[in-house]
Amino acid sequence: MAGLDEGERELWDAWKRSTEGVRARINAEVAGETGLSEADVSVLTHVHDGGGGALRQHELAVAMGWHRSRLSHHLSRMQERGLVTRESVAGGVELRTTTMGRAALLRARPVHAAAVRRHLVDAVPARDRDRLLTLLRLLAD
Amino acid sequence: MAGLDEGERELWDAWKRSTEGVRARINAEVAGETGLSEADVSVLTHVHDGGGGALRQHELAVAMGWHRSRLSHHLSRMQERGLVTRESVAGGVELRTTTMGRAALLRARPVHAAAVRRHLVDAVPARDRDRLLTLLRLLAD
DNA sequence: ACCTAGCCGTTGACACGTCAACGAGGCCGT
DNA sequence: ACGGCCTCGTTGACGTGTCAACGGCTAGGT
Repeated sequence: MAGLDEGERELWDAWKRSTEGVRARINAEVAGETGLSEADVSVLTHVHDGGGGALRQHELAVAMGWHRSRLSHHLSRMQERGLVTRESVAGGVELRTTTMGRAALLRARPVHAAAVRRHLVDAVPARDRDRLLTLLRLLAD
Repeated sequence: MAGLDEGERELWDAWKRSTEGVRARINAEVAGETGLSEADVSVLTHVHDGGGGALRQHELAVAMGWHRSRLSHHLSRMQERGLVTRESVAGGVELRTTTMGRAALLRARPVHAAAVRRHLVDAVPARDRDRLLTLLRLLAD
């Protein structure tokens, strides 16, 4: 078959628009008010909340579903800005947040939560949330 | 409130994983087999199928929900590769596909359709598709 | 005619993501 | 000890996305 039929095209279109839109809106809101990207917040949260203050880079990559090189690049930028430290230990690299990183995270958390609520959670009717969650998990594989 | 509660976090997590995953899988499949990105296919489809062969850049930006500069950058790269032409006319720029662009699109269409089906459409149970479409349109605003 | 305002598109700087190549260690079989 | 292999991480090149600043053009008001 050559192309998508009408129903398939509609779903694909709505998928692209909503995923791009939600991502862009949340990112713009968080970045504008805190100077951290959504990815920064996610990384800081994992490193800070997990592993008793330290976290292996590999663990973080798995937890976030990121490729090694993506995480490496991102951590380099965050390290440059003084948000995290990297210390190489036996069999890996151990991550810690800096004082500055923790301060930034504390400032960012409420902004991030508000943005996620406004642009995702509250935009979905309460009685559809479970079903949506199930479908999203299916799609995540 | 400081952070997201459990249910909110789950939804946000599943949203991020599924949107990133689906996008990445479809893109990798299309790019690997055709040399075009998903965005390339989308642009070529709009320009080729719409407007009788020519399309104003602004129209395309609106149709795709893209910002001007994003489209401008992307079209520069596509023009560089010989996929489209730009001709400035009164009050805008008119886009056309090149012979090469049309050939690439014809090759890519079935691959793109198959990827979208495999990674999105067919991964959603048939009886949930309408509800998902409705929710996605809500989120797209 | 002039000025202002708005729309359309481009550009440059920079953040982000992906891929493929590389390198450092650890581990295992011989 | 050696060689091969795997895992973990880095790097460079390149494509992509965003933001802010700019230039050209058009339309309206005076």
